[in-house]
Amino acid sequence: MNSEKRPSIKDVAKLAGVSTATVSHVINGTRYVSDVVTERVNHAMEEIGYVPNLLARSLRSHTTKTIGLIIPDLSNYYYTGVAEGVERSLSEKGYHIVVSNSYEDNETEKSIVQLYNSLQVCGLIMVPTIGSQGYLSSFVGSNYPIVFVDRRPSKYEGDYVILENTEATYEAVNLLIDRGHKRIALILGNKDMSTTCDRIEGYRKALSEHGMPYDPELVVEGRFSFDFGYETVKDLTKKQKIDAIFFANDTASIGGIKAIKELNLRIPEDVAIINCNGFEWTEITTPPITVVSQPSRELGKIAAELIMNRLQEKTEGTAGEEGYRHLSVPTKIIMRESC
Amino acid sequence: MNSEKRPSIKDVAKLAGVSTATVSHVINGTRYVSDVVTERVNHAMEEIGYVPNLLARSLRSHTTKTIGLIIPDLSNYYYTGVAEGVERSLSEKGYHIVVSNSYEDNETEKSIVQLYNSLQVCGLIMVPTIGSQGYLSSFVGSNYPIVFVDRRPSKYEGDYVILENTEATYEAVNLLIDRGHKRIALILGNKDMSTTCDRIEGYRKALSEHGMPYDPELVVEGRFSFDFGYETVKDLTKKQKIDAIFFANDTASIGGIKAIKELNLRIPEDVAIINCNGFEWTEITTPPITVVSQPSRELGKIAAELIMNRLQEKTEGTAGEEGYRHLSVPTKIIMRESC
DNA sequence: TTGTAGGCGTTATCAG
DNA sequence: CTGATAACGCCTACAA
Repeated sequence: MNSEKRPSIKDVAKLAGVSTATVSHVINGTRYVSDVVTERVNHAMEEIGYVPNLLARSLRSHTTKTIGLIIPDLSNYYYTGVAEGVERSLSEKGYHIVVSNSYEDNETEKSIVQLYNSLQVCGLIMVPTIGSQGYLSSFVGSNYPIVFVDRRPSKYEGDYVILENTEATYEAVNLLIDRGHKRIALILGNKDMSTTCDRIEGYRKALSEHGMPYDPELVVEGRFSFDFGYETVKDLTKKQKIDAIFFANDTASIGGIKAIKELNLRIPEDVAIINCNGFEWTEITTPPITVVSQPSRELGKIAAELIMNRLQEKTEGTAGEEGYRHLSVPTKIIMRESC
Repeated sequence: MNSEKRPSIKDVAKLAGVSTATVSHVINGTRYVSDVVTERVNHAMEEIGYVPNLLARSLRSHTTKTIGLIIPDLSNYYYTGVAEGVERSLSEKGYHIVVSNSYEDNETEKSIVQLYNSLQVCGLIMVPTIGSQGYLSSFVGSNYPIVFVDRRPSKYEGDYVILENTEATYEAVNLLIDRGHKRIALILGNKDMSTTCDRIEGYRKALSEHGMPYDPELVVEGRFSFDFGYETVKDLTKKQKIDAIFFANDTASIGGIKAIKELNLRIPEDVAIINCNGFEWTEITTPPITVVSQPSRELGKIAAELIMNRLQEKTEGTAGEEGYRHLSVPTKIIMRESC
């Protein structure tokens, strides 16, 4: 039941027989302190187990070294990959992160941003949810930098780093066409996500370059869920008209493959398959699945680096205002036997 | 370039023509304020876009409503499940979490705890790494409650919530024995993790109850990695003596299954398989894999609830000191065709 | 080479 | 019913 207060800088000062200013300067190395005194102070800190109070420090110094991170789904391996990339590179730079889950809900996202404002974060990295990010203009203004990851924001101009989804889909569909597939289905996420739009764009481009017609019935927008994948495949095949599927999400793809197996369709003879996200399990299915590998950790890392740059520009007063930075990370197709 | 300071409670007070005390009370509903004044204050806050500064609040009120969370591997779906469970139930209660990755390293873990101390967290939830947690006695003492998840701590007494790994393994091995398997291998994590010990215990119990000998060569301790699973299976089968495998980790199991396929062994005829963790992909392999489902989110949720209880006991002064709480969550075997 | 003291934005303790 | 004002723990001029 030791409920004595945690020691403060005052306690250290008293014990070492110096002023609080000196202690502070010893801690931060911010002005010369004689070796004897330094020694005494360090000793005192050690003895009473002093840890600086970052709240007080931040209050005084107006910087928290904290970055807020908003992820739409913490159950999704892809997004937690982003989170890991962010955590890894920010913690190297001495920053820490506060994470919240927006559950793909725009209102929740908004209130998280308010919370982060209260917490005085000095930067925000987020995967924007469907709906507008316009509120950021008034909520955040230019108080701190914002970087969007994985998806472009809506109704808000800002830095972002995304995957080359258009190109990835274009290549994947080209590949399928080259192998003779004619009726290629796309099983996608929500229609208002930038990633979905980009993929459709890549798809159309590949089709038109081969003089193939665009059939909207083959392009199904929905959710990133097992059930959605399952139902959609059952549905599409009932109409007997597909010979290949491109899955934008791996959870949906698992559902879809389950349906394919239940229907006793052979992969790739009856339906070829290409997946997004190359998690290890895609190697051990029968057959192993061809995959567009999406470097989610890399995405997070780059977002973190971008925000660190913005932070630096701000402190150094370096202009940097040559407009917003829009980065895109290439993906890679890993050929296996499902197509 | 609006770099004007964020408005403070003083600005609100001035605009509303009241004292800062009144504003504070309006915000927190902590004493009666007349309707007219309340109205004026709310208006003023709205007008200048006031958001309370949680740093200052915490500094003054000695509570941050922040819980620190330490996860050993943010790339692991199982652990991020724990994180999600924690986040979900804590955010409901108005708490926020700071997350860090210990990378399974005891030293890193230690420095994260120091950081959390500085951040004045009011609780700590962690998956302990291999090595001692003894340092917590001096680093944290009884400053704030600690709850361990998934693994028991080492050299430190405290609350924890873990899975019933002994029972789970016991049941799984029993199942394999009942189906006639004689040489059952265990592919495990690090030998010093409590989860590993528990699993071995369950294994031995099942064997001895069936009068079967314990062969240490069948029990391989190592890492949670694809390569480890792959190598271990190659190794074990080279000696031609196993007819079933229990995998403690799904990444290792993917590697192991890859090896099995390369060796042209049939599942379950040549080797039966049981996996820990029932992620969706286990449904679509050929054959689908029997699995010990591990409710990681549930684990996180319970840890969060436990720490909330401890926090409440502390403020209410309720004793609660009836010793440490050790909870364990049951797992469930999901039968499929790999055994 | 070191100390004094004011203030960061709140909340809490007194008064009125 | 409301206002002054002192703290919370730290940093940083300014002084010495």
